[in-house]
Amino acid sequence: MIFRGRFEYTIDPKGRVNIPAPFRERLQETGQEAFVITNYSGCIYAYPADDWARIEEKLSAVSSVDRKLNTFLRFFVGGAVEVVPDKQGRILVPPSLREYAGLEKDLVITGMPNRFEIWSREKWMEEIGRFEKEGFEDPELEREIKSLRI
Amino acid sequence: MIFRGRFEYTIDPKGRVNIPAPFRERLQETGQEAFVITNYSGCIYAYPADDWARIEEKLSAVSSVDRKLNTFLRFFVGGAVEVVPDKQGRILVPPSLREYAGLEKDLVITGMPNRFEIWSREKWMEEIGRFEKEGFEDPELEREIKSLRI
DNA sequence: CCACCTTTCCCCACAATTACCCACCTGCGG
DNA sequence: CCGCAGGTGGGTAATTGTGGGGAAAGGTGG
Repeated sequence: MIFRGRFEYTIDPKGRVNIPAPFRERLQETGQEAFVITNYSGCIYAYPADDWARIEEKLSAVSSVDRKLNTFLRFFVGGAVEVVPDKQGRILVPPSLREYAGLEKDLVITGMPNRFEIWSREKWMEEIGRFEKEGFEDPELEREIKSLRI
Repeated sequence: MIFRGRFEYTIDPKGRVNIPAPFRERLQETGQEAFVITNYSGCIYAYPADDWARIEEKLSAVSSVDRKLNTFLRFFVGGAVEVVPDKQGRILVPPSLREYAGLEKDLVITGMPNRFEIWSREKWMEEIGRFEKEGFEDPELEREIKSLRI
């Protein structure tokens, strides 16, 4: 499921974050009501619950004694929470995720091919700035983008 | 059974540790009430009792005279204790495990694909710090994560 | 075998957090 | 000018987490 668009909101003192109306509709179209959010890349990844379930299946295959991958799982699965938007369309972001993503006041929510992402406005500016400045000068990245054939 | 989420608690002077409410519910859904906890990777692994039973079956296959694997078993099986949450949802962590995992005050409990883990906050920070800082710079780990296709 | 000390179990009570309401404000279209 | 949809703020009740007391169980030494 693809999500499109960029939205700017605020997080309130209780840790509630509004989900863009189009994204909520998108979820309901598929008969779902829950998202799973987790931490990665300095922001919060949000997947429709069904899609997350498929990810979990893949993650379950990792051995309990695989040092490296378990370190990754601790972070990725440990960050994951299922959330259901309230009557106003907001979700409650747990303190650990709020802290990780540095969510304090102004947020940016951006659509992505199989999920959407919640950023603090500050980190968002950095991330985008990084691409605009360095992105075009990184030959390897340019090659990878080209190979997408778009 | 997958456990999701990261929770921060404290261990009290009696050695009692709160189990996250969602994890307790998860256990009850399967008609169980006990966990088995043991020591590994600098933290405490906690499995639903039924899942631990399956692990024990596999461990039973190890020969009594297999030096190397028996060394592992002494540690892994020797550390294992069955625990049942009290009315408030807490378990009592035996002194030996408390000492092994360095549990003194602040704890982090993290969900994992087939278990959850109890960490001292300090060790948790080290473990996660290692991933956040070096994780993305470790080509082998990056390759392994990519190969999960998530 | 008994007495004592320590640890564990089972309550109760309070504090903090979360879930679930309802109300308002603002911008846009009819 | 009104109605509606989308976004923000707050109150209250229920749930969850933390601390502590006292009884029961277990272990140790005389």
